[in-house]
Amino acid sequence: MTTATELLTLTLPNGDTKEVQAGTTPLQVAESIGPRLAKDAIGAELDGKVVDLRHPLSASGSFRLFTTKSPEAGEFIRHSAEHVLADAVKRLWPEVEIDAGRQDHSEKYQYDFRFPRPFSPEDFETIEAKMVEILAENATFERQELSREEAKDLFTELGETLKLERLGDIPEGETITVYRHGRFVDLCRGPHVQRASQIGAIKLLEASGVYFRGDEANEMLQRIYGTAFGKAKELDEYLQRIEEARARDHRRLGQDLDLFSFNPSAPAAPFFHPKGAVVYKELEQFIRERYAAYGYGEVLTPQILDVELWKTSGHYDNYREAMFFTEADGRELAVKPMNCPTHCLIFAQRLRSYRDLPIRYADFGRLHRYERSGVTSGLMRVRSFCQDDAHIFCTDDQVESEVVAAVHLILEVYRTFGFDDMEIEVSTRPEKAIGSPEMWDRAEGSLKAALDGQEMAYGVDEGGGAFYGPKIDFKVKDAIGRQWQLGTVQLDYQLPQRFSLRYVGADGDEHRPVMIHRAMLGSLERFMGVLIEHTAGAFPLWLAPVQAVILPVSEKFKDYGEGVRRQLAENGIRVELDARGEKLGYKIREAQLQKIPYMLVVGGREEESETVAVRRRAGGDLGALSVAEFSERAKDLISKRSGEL
RNA sequence: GCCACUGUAGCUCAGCUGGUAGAGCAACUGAUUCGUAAUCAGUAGGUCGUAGGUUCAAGUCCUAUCAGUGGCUCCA
Repeated sequence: MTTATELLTLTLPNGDTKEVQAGTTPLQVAESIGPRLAKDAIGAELDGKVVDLRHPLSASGSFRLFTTKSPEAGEFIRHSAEHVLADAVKRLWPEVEIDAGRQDHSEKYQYDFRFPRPFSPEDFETIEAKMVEILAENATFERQELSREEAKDLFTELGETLKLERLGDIPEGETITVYRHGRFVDLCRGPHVQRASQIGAIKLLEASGVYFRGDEANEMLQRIYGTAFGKAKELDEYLQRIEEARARDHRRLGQDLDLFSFNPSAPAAPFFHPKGAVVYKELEQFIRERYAAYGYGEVLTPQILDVELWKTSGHYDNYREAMFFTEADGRELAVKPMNCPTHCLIFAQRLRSYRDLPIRYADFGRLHRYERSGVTSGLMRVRSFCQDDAHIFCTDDQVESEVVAAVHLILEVYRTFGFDDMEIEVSTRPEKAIGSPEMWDRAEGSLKAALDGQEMAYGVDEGGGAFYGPKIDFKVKDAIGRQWQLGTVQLDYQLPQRFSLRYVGADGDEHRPVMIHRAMLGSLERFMGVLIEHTAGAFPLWLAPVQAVILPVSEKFKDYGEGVRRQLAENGIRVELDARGEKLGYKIREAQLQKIPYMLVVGGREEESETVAVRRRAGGDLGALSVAEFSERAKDLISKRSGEL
């Protein structure tokens, strides 16, 4: 507790310091600086932690005020719009009980309601109109600290039984605060804006049924999502960004570029068309070449295996709901959802010496997992897929160097795709874990040591590991800033034990190998989805289904075009001839929409000089190049998997 | 699996409170032989996701079911 006489020192962004009495609020600080600032202030930050304008300060530190113009204002605005949403719904339907809003207000807000029927699109309009009305009332947001008893009485009186439950979730000793604007009051830790008018533009986005506290066993509530900004212009920009993401949607591009399709005959299992298959196979080939460099042996294993194997591996007990089963000769069989057990069988197939280790098996086998119908999505979450999956069997001593090599390999692969911005996370021992704490400590130690040795920055997800071992996850950021988890390196002490794997050590005794699960792109299907959205369908040259298209200016130059086509095709370039009797502009437009890297225009001038006029997808005309020169340059770029001419 | 929404021509979509389907693009045919993002004209194309039901009458209303979308939950 601070005494009223205690002085705090606030360091302002410009370096000045300001002495204030403990218990002073940021709003009072703003007022002491100037009336204009006090009016525009929306929130504050003390030592990097966001504080509400009305929250009494109790510590010194670096201090900043946010105004309606600060980029940070959005958090305050959306959090407050959330209360306005709840207020609007309560005003329209007083019998509704409110639950709670959202933690993260970086983009959206949401509120859950107990309401006997779902909200309809018409309700949205009504609610939005009511929210606008509330904003116009321009009520001030007020913060109030209550004792637990007072809070209990308040929400009992209001008939908010869900709120009473939420109140029970707050640990003893924590300050309980409520925020009011007008007649609406909500249990909330803030922070909020000063006045409703600081919320400039609101929009409701979507509705959903959700379980109370996220537990499937609980009753279902109705959730409404929305977003809000200080200015209408910012809202428009946000909606435009959503539009941009929609234009990149891999499902749409998959259709437009004729890459893949889905069919109800096999829900959530993609059919790759010839063009999509080119990309898929190129990805596979790329990975395969890396395997050669890093000492992996590629294996091929069966698709359908006796259920006994899955009992041995533990998948039957832990993973059965996600597996497909069949039956033959009176035996129960399972379609493989993972490659690891089959690799254990190959390892165990003969007596292994420590001299054989590490052994690295890579597998592009097809996997099938039953994903619940509501969770599948395009290529991102499918039921039939393949991973760039490998399992490394090694000794305890080799773990660290194997992890280092795997990390190297992963980074090398990402660099090829231009994924430079990435996040690495180490997940440690979860509550439900097998194996001794010492073993876990050692395993986690070697993962961290491997990353430290490479001077890689990483975060730690305490308790986020799998029950059988700790792991490293790799997340990359795509062109529009979204994060995707792709690669993983996981240590596994469980499976070698279950399959009684062993090797003969230098000491002549039998030892248990360690198994490392490792994926780089993750599932090829999903990676392709990510790549399509990252590149907006404009694949790098080496992956482009059609790398160049020859466009005769008129049908008169069809024969010359065909000659060029053959010459390039002979050189291994994926090339097409567009011999249709259309005008050049039309064919260019079409090639451009198909995102073909090079358009080779051929007409009289080119035929004369045995050249092609090169137009790039990315814009810019390269002028006339001889067929041989274009061919050489393209081949070179393709083989280096680099950018474009 | 749960909540909401969607399903009409190859694609994108229109079709008001029920009165037996329409546009643009694509396809096909013909004309045009063309120089860097859409040449013109014509033709053909749909048991309105599927199955029931209500009705004199269903793309439109009801029920079931399949698939998809956005969320929730799940993702050893």
